[in-house]
Amino acid sequence: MEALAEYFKVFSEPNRLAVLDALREGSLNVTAVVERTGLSQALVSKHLKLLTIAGVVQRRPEGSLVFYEVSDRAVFRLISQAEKLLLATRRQQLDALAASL
Amino acid sequence: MEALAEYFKVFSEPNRLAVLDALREGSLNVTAVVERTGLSQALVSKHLKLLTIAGVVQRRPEGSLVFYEVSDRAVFRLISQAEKLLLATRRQQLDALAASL
DNA sequence: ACCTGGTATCATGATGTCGTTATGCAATTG
DNA sequence: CAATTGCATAACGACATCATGATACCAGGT
Repeated sequence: MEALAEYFKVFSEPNRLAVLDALREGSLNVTAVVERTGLSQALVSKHLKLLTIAGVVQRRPEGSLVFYEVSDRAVFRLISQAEKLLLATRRQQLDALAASL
Repeated sequence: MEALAEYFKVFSEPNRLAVLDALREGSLNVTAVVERTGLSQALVSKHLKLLTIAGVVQRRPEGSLVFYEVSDRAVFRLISQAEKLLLATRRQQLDALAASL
């Protein structure tokens, strides 16, 4: 339960999701992620480190660059499922609200 | 992305997961959740409130009791999928570690 | 050996979250 | 109506997290 909560926490931060989203199409180096997300370099580095420690992402130094890529693309399914559930939930909430008027 | 992160955050807390787990088998009132989780009453109330606001759980007052239940059991699938991914990730990490020795 | 571009880390301040204790309040019971 | 039970909320302290700016690090290239 501990560990699972920690895992969910990885995805509980908008900028981390943005970084992850940037990595949807494959391997990118840090600067590329910075460009695609518009976040500061320090921030991207930090989030990438966290994602690496969590095992969500893999680090691959190549010359003077460092490439990162998602280690298991199933994370994107997890994210999609959460999105779907979130939408369903919102719909349900609106329905309940409407029914109470 | 904002909203999705917030949603993940709901599941990023061990005690909240414990409360949710207590609700696996159906509707429970606050005291019952307190008993099953061993958490303080105030804490359970707070987490249940959060879960309600997030739409994950529904509140149903009944006489002097207040029952809560999961609004969409699909959350449990989300949780299971995260557990599965987490395990796969850990395996992968161990393999990588072993390979580097 | 020195730059330079790319990446990591540190220190800090601001903000958020968690859990506790104590209290409030509503419904039920006596 | 008084007492009790069940739940919610407030105030507080401890701690975690996030973003930033500054700086360190490191590999190539000159």
